Amino acid sequence: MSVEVPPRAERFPAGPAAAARRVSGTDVARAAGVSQRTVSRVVNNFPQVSPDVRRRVQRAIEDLGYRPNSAARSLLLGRTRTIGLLTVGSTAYGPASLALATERAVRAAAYGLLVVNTVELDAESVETGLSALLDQGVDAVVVNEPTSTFRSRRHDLAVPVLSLSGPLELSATELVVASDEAGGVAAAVRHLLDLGHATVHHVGGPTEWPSARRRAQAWRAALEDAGREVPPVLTGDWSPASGYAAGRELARRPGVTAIFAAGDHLAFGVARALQEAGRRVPADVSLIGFDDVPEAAFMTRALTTVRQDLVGTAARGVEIVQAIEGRLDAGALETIPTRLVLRETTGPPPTPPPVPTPAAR
Amino acid sequence: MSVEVPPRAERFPAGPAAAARRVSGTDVARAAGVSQRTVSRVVNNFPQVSPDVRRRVQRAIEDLGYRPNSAARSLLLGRTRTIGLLTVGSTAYGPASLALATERAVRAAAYGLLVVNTVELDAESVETGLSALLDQGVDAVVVNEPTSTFRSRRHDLAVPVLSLSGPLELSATELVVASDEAGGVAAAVRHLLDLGHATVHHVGGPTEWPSARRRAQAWRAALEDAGREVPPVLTGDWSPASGYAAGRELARRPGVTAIFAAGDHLAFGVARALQEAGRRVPADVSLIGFDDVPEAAFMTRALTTVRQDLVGTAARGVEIVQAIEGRLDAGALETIPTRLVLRETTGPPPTPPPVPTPAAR
DNA sequence: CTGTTAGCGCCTTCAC
DNA sequence: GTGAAGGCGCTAACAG
Repeated sequence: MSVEVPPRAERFPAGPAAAARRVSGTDVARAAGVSQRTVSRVVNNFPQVSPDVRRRVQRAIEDLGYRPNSAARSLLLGRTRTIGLLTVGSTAYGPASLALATERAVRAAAYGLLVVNTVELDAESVETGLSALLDQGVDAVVVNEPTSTFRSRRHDLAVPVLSLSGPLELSATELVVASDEAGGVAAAVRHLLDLGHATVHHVGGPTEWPSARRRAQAWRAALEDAGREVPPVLTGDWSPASGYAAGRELARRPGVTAIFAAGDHLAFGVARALQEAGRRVPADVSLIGFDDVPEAAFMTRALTTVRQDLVGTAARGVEIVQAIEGRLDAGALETIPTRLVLRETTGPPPTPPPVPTPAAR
Repeated sequence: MSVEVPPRAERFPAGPAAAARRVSGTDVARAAGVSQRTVSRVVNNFPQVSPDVRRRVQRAIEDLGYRPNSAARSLLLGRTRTIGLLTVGSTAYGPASLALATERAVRAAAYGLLVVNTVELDAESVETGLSALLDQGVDAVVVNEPTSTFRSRRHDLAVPVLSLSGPLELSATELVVASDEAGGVAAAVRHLLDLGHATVHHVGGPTEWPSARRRAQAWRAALEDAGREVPPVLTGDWSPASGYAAGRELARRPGVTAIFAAGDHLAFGVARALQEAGRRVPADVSLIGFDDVPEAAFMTRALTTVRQDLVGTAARGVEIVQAIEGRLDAGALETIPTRLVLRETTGPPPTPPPVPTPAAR
């Protein structure tokens, strides 16, 4: 015996007890005594509809609970009014905030947002995720962090791709709207040098993260520009715990008077390690973070940090995606300013430079 | 002069220089010398296709970069293979983790996830967001936190609604898969009472949040069950800063020997306030949090807390949504166990009870 | 095993 | 100002 598939009429039985078939524009038209086309005109706010008919139709729409079928519309129009977000699967403040801001911007533009989180920056999950987005027919793709492994295949994508975290290096016609991380980092480093510090040490994020690499790169460039020594980088995984480990290491080294951490959470850990080692912030060591997370102002000493305008970044990015209307020849590279927020963790270096004492608490 | 809309032929010009129209199944069929239906069979892995034809078609698909049009498929099938997530627009650990877990579960089931973030728990944005999701034609809606204001209108929705954070109280046929917060809280309170504490104080989350109300409710019930005094609740906004404020208040009161905070970040703030007031944790005051955020184990004294299985919750929820296949008569109410994670912030109360001294550091 | 026909619900062109 | 046909790309049914 073969498997019997019930005929369509049986699976979608008509009649009172039927599983409610979704109401269509034709149903509304029938109820209002007009053509389906007129319903469409009302739904899309076309002017050439008499007020009376419009009311009648709107009434019927209300009564029947009609919602236009987006699939049918997409099929006809060739656009889904949907944007895909490919972001890193992390609850870290930066990516999470940017995802939130992207959702708001996208929805303000009356688009839907399909989200795909990658498993960290794993190449395969980036490819798979991008593919899933394209399969769903998104009109554009917004990429946040997952760019490092992104160039593994040729991507002659049929939709515009916007990167919110830096160049993708995929093609000449790419859309990039990103925070001026380099500018913020440079301001931080210069601020410390201006205070009289001989150099600035760096606690970086994981090197797989493009943002971590960019911040480290900018820090290095700022020091070299000033002709200062570039000390070796310690890297963590963005967590306070890893910052703490790096902080203990730095506390052990003599002559460390200024530290720039690639993320505020790293900075928290560094601060704690310094404190435990008896190095006062900022009297003995100055410290600057990055991100301006909400807690940053509530540290024992409020953290000096670099603030990004993530909301502005996402908004501008989505604006551009809208403006180009799917054209693939339009390139863009915009930078959203960042700001050094001066608080309580920076000051001039101690004179004479502190002698490393064994945990002088 | 009226606005001239170029005729279709002009907007989608044919010919070599044309803006590439998306390749359809028919194009593939032509290239492979088969019917369009056969292409469909290959794409959907139907068995009744000869290996030779299958290869030829797959080759053509590859060459042309064909992707099936999801809108056309959705239109025909009446399902979009898309699930909507209505979640609270917050970077707090709980909602963010659950959103992440939901995305993974949904995508593992080969669905897409449309995300809408509400502006906190504002009634209007909840309604608007839900509406946006339905307009996009999602097959089901997953609701995380935004339930408190959710019953403002009648919601005879045409799609199943799954709540991951507790009953929605919308209808008799609702799907709820949620962490056993009550069980976890009860375990925490009992643990403290078993250690000999007379009662347990509570620092709660914002009362608009259903999860905050449930945790406070469970704490109260546990105390009443044990016949203990129920002290007044202090509430915060989940932040360490608000926990700190509550902690200072509690440190001032004599006889406070045990505190349960509705979130780990609140607990961090409480811990800091206690420390500054010279109340040792756990020697003078025991402290339990909720969530088990990654940093919890890295506090000066590792935090005892209640861990939720958010990944399991989301996975089970999505599984159920899949299983009911869009039927609206299927109710469900499942509970995912939580676990009290004992670490270093709980112990017996001091004997004799500590006299409040002015900051005895 | 493969091709033909039909229609999902909507919006565009053309008639009235 | 409104209605009637047509087709977007796909899959169910049936034919061959």
